Amino acid sequence: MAISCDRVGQLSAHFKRIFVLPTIRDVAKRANVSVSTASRILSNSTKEKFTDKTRARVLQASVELGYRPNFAARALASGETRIIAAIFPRIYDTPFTALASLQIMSGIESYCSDNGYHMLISSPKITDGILDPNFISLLSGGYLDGAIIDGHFNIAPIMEFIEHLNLNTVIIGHHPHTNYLRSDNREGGRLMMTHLLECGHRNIGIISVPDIVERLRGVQLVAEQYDIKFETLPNVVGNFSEESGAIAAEKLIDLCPELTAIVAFNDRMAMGAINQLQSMGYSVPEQISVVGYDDLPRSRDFSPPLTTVNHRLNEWGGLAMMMLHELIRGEDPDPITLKPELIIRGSTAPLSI
Amino acid sequence: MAISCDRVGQLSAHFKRIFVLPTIRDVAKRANVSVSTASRILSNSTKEKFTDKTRARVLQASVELGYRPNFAARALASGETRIIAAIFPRIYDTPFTALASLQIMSGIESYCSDNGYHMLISSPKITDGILDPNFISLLSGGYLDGAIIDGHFNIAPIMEFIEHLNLNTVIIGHHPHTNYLRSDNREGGRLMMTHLLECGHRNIGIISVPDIVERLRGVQLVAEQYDIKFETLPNVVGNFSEESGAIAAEKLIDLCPELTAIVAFNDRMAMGAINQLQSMGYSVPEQISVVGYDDLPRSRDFSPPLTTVNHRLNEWGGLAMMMLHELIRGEDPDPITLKPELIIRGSTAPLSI
DNA sequence: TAAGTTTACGCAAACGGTTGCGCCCTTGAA
DNA sequence: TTCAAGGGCGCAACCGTTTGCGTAAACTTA
Repeated sequence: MAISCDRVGQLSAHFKRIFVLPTIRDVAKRANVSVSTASRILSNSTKEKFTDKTRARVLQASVELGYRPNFAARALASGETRIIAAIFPRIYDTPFTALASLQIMSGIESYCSDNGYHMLISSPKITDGILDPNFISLLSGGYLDGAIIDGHFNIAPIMEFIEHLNLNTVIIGHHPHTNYLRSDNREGGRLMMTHLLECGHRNIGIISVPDIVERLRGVQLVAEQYDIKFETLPNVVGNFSEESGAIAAEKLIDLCPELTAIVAFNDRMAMGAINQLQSMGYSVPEQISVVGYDDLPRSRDFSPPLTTVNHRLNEWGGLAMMMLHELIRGEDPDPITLKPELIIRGSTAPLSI
Repeated sequence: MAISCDRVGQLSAHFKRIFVLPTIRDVAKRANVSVSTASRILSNSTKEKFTDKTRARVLQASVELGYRPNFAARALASGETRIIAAIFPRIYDTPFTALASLQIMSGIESYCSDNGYHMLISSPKITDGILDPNFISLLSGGYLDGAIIDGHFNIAPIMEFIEHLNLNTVIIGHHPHTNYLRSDNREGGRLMMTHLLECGHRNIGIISVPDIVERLRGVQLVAEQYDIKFETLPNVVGNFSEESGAIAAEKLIDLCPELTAIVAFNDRMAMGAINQLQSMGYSVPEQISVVGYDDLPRSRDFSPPLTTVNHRLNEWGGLAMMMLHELIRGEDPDPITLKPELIIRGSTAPLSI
């Protein structure tokens, strides 16, 4: 690797750098052109007009010196960092255990890596509506070309802050913001409930969560279509975790012993519920049907395989990042609403009389 | 939010910014001090000596204007970005499905967020030993204060590149590099094998993986201690996934029908193996004991609960980042080797007879 | 051949911070 | 009263790019 560099300059802050990296000035000098020419050839490769000879000289010099553009300098001068942030507010626990978040991350990462972006992950704590300072400095430091926010929880404090910021933003989930990608949760709720009702179930318990109101609304609408008073259905609020699903299942049985089916608002709670039911001696789906939501990879191999709603989680990240990319390029993408799909497996069955 | 700014300057590249953010020059002007004074007060808050009055004036001006230091400028001038990269080479699949990687990320994120760092996640593809260009520019762009590399796979191409780079680096796993954090895999292998042998098992199958040789070595050493010819033990190589565990289990039974125990090199393969065994009519642990490795959160709730080795995965990320932090500060941290621990649960039992 | 038009490139001003160094003023001791 | 010490602050260079604009040379056209 080349170390040639004609200017060493003030090393004070950089003294740790043993190898002084070549700058664009070194490249320009070696190619006998000006810095601006070198810059234009090295970055706007096609647009600008230069002799093939000049172009070749610069390119060669760059290779010989092992030149790598300095990111910070480029960011400062151009205002572009090619870094985006994926923001997963830390509400109940670290997002790194929630497989839904992970699928989103994976999609974002993949798009980024294919399009020359880098993904920074931030998981800010929000305590009493106050954002942590590290997070604030990240967002307002001009560091980011854009941000994707997982808006499945209450992100009001974040949004309020971001609106002052003129930062390209895509929200995943429901939020009164022009750039969003979401799944039709009401339709999802409808699918779950319709399936159970069509199976003949009428005593149906609900394990819901506080933040996803539309899914509940879907359940309600279908129930009323079947002339069931929604308020009479036992409804226990969980917190997305398996544990809470288990606890909720026990409560539901307690509230309504003649229960024959459970609607769980995610797969994790559904699995917790099923485990709990089984350990209480109930068999699933023979005695009690359970339907989940998310279609996690695990759900297929669960015992019994989970009937669930697939809302194409694996596509969210990529699509959101694609939207953000359009936004950054100054385009005006349409919001996206994905339709969920019911996946019928082994955890639900027709009501046996 | 304050928009006051006395210098608008060349907006060409920045024209998208509707709100022009205040710079340190604006703060200095409003506080009636020089830019250098403002800078020193705003960043090196304690070290430099200033009158309380001056300090207060600057701080107040900064608040009134809503000043946020520009990250790129700071990075360019100081050489520090406070961004580190967590690198998870993409070998078999995206790292976002491997819970082990996730626990590491989570630990890193947590330490970063507590110490004013930001975590960038990169998952470079390595095809035929060639790194992708986006990854190269990330590493060599001077944008990173350091990197943590998941070294559980073959990271030779990455390391070769990094060594030219003078980038602070911590490796998680085994690699001939001075700054590493690893788990004592040989000891872990010993623990698994010893447990099964002490349970009386002698016909033991192995589901191993290509990259973790020390764990296999541990198994071998214990076997030989018990006068078992290691080469006679059936050994199928998996790829970390549940599927591969299932396939391997079937092969093992095929190779050695009188098998009574299986050593699986991670929990996912162990679970795959158990599911497969059960669906083949074997009961675990009554007929066949299975021991895993990793102690994933799921493993406790698996049926049967997995006997496994806990190598404190949840601490790796935090510890690695702590090492990296010391490195960045110019200190010289000692490498860390963690001792694993056997967790006996329900998937193993004494040999019945 | 003079005047206008391109082409191919260079000059220098940003971008927004950090930091080495030097100057002035106050203070305390001789 | 004088001088050295040091506290408090400002000057200006510098970090490595990008980019608006200017200009000389080459190429048209009349």
